[in-house]
Amino acid sequence: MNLPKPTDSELAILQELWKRGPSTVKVIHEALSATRDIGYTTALKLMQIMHEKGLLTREREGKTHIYQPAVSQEKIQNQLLNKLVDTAFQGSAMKLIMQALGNQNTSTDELTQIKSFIEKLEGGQNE
Amino acid sequence: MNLPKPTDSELAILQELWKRGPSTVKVIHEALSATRDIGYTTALKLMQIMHEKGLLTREREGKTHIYQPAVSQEKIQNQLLNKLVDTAFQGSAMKLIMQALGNQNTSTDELTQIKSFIEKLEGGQNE
DNA sequence: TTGTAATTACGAAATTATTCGTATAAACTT
DNA sequence: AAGTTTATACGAATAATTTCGTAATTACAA
Repeated sequence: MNLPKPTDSELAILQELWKRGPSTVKVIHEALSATRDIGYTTALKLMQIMHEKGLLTREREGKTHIYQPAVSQEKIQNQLLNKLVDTAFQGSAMKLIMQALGNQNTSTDELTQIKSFIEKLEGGQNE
Repeated sequence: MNLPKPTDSELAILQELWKRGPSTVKVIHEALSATRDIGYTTALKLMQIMHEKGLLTREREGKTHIYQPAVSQEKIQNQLLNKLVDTAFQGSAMKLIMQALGNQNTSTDELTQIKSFIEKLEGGQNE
C-alpha cells in the first residue's frame, strides 16, 4: 500500500489543506481562485479523485463534505525529494543539497541554522 | 525565451545525453531499454519533440542524427529545484535542505563536505 | 541498379491529467 | 409543500504526454 504520488494540481490542494486544516470544497476553491482561474466543479472533481486515490479523507457534515489530507506533508515532501534526487541528481542527495545551497541564496542566518543542524546529525552518528 | 520544462521522459533522455555526450537515437534507445520497456520509435519521437522544443540540438551525420542537450544540467536541476521549493516547501529552500539532510541519510563524510561548503559561502558573504 | 538494412518522418492511438456542464440531491426559506 | 440555494455526482470534452505502426528516405552492398 504505497502512497499515490500527487499531481501538480493535487499538490496545490494538499498545501491548502495542510495550511488551513480540514476544509470544504468551497473554501479550497476560493483559496485556489486567488492564484489561478479554476471552476468550482473542477476543484470539486479533483478533491473527489484525491479521495478515491486515498490522498484525502472526508466526512459528511450536513450536506457538505469536510476534507482532510490522508498523508502527512512530510511524507509527500520526502516522496518528491526522493524522486528529484533520483531523476535529476543521479541519486545523490548531497548533490541536490549543494546545488540548493549554491543557487537559492540562503541568508547567513539560515546557513548558520543548517550548520548547527548538521552538527546535531553528526553528534547522533558518532555515539 | 525561457527554457522549456522537460517532462519526466524527457529528463531521462537528457540524463543519458549529459552522461554520454552527443549520441544517436539508437544509443539512447538502448540506454533507456536497460531500465524500461520502450520502443525505438518512441525514443525517436521524444527526441524529435525535444528538438522542436529547443531542449536538444542535432546535427546530421550521414543518414543519422547526432543529438546533444541544448541546456546545461545545472540549469535544469535549478529549474526543478525551484519548482519543488515553490510547490512543496512554501518557497523556503532551507526547509527543503533540512528535510533532505534529515531523511536521505547522508554519510558523515558528506555532512563534513556540506559543512565546509557552507563555511565557504559564509566567508564569501561576510567580506 | 536493385535490394536490403537502418534511420527518419509522420500520423494517430492510448494514457493521464485537467476542465467544466448538467443533473441530482440536500437543506433552508417562505 | 414549493421554491431557492448550495452542494455533490457523473459524464464527457479538452489538453498534455507517451506510445507505436507505417511509409518514406538514405546509405550501402550485391
